[in-house]
Amino acid sequence: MSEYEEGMPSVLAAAWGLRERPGKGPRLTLERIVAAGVKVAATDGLSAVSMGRVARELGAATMSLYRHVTTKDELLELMVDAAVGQPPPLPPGGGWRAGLTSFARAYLGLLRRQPWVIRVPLNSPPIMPNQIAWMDYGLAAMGGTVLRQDERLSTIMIVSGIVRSWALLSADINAAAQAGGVTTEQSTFGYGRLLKRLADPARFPAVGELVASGVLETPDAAPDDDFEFGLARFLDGLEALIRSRETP
Amino acid sequence: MSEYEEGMPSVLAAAWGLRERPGKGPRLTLERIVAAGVKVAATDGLSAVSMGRVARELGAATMSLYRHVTTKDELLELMVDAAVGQPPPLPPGGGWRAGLTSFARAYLGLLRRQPWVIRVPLNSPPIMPNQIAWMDYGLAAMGGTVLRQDERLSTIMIVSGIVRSWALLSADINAAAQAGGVTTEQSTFGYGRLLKRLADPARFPAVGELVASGVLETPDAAPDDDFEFGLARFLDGLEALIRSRETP
DNA sequence: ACGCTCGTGCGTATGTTATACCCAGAAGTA
DNA sequence: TACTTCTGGGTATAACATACGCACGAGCGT
Repeated sequence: MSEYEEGMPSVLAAAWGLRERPGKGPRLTLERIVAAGVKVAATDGLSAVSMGRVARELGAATMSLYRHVTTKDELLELMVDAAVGQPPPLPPGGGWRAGLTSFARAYLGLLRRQPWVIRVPLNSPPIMPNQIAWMDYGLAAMGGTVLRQDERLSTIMIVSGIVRSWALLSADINAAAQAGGVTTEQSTFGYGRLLKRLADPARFPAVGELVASGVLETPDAAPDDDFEFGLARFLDGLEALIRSRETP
Repeated sequence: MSEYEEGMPSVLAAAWGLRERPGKGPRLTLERIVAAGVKVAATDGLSAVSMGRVARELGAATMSLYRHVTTKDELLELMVDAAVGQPPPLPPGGGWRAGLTSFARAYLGLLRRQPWVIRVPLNSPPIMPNQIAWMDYGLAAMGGTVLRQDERLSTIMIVSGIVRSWALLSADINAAAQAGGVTTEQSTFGYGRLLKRLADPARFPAVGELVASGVLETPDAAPDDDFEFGLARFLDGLEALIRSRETP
């Protein structure tokens, strides 16, 4: 342990590669453990990820994992970082809006492909390397704009919040669909019907109107329509701010 | 239940002793169980909520809870709904923007006061009565606008997503602060310092710029500045859309 | 060659958890 | 009175995270 790691949570040291073991190639490596965890989560869901299960995946004993990882939570954080991976390159030549849009879509796609990621309970601000790489992606998209740094930071948080909440919602719907053995559309319809049955229009007039409008029974014209709508509105607002600063 | 209690907030019925039926009614009620769960979560955090602990709180046996609740997850969902409670009344006379803003602020305040709520892993679309009530609140704020129903729904989801992600982030920061025995500001500074130490500016230029700008060491002028910024941008965009439809 | 230490994996043991299953008394009903 | 139903409880099980100490092998200094 060098002085650099002093007081640093061990997850970080592990993730940022500050814990390289000089050994040649033991059977059990941090990378292999994390990869096994990701595999279990991808195939059987986050709830299937237990230390025992991950160890079995590697043909190792449960307790052996603790040589490389101090707690299960640490393993989970490392798994998330591994699953998140490197962000794609910024689309060249596009303005800030194109950049933020592809940031959002890429992030959403990632969470779609690995739905277990959003289920991992996080209890610290983002600090893992690949999370920072994504943050850099988003911030870089705003390079050259008149936005202040704190505004850029806020923007990143808002956009990823929008992405995360949408990803969570659609993951919930998909999970419910899978659990019921129906398609996603059927599940959405089912939600609408349930709402119609439960939400008394007298007590919830606005919800009643929503249900009566039938939008819950109408599939989106394009997938992620709602997400795109929200994102576009936010970016519109940001654009207005930028323009108002550029032409006072 | 006599007719006197009809429509009366259950808090009042309980507080005025209208529900005291000593010796008669069962000791264990769904309401009492849920309330005990909320109490445990509020005092000792979500992780302290176990069936055993909640039962102990009531002087009952662990398994007795299962007469009223089929799984722990169900209890958690009920706890969330109870903690969420009824939304405040819509500010009268305000436009849609004032309505959505107070929706967002009220929701944020709620999640601030009961930080455990956002930690509860949800795996189904919102369907509990109080969640629907909040949804109605948000939708009602947009009553009379030119927005389509699906756009209103999308708006609600976006706004609550913004609120939730901001609440989660600040809860994380506060939790980290409390764990380290420092103030929230110190914790934020610590985050900035950690970022500065870990994120190589060569590898993450935009993050480097951010760190160099010092915003992470500068406390917000007002609390929730970043949140308000994001919300305002989104609402600006929505306003632009509404205006463009009203004056074609 | 010989101990010594350290790195690495393992097995056992403990405490916590959710929850299945069955028993006992009480209360209402035929 | 007999019977069923309702409510609470106790016991048992299985999964889980993880503390702790043992065992084995590699390098290293003597």
